[in-house]
Amino acid sequence: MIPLNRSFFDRKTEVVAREILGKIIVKKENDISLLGKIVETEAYLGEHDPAAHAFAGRTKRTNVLYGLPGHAYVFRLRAYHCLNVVAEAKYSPGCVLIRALEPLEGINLMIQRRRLSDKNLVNLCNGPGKLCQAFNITLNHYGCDLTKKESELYVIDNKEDLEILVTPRIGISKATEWNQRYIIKSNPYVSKI
DNA sequence: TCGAAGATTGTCT
DNA sequence: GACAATCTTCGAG
Repeated sequence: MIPLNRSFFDRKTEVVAREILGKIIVKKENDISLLGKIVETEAYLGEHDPAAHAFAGRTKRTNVLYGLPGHAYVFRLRAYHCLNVVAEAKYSPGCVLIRALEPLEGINLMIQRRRLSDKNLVNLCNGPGKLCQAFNITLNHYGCDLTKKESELYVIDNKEDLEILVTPRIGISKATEWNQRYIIKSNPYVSKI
């Protein structure tokens, strides 16, 4: 249960997006922990990426992208939240969007928060807005340090042999042709094949 | 201070 | 497949 080192995040965004697949996200609640394995990510490369928030330059909203790697960048979209991890901040304001998780622990709480009508665990975290709802991730976690186990939210290492698939990013209207979406092959918990 | 837009989701046709 | 929900952020007036 050791958090990932900051040097893990201090690499090119594409590398972090691929390497973080299979790692475990931990969300500490009062007396229990929520655990989920990362099965799908997207890389947003920085100021030269038209689809990235950092494309507009440094603002109050994107400020954390220019800070230390390994911090959480949470933003609100419509009625939902999305969770990102800051990468390669030293070189450019890149970040990795966490798009889907495989639920591991605290599943009852996740079902409760998601108000699932069926017990299909696949629908718990297979989307950026969904996993934030299940994990109760909000703007309060903006700037949270994911490399410290004292944090409410952090990422721990997990050694696993994975088959990784690279596909175009989805859900955006600019630079959609860039192959910057990384998923674990034949994992049922990804949002879309 | 106001208006427009968005890396989504659930529901209806 | 199309659309509304809903709120924060940013830029213009």
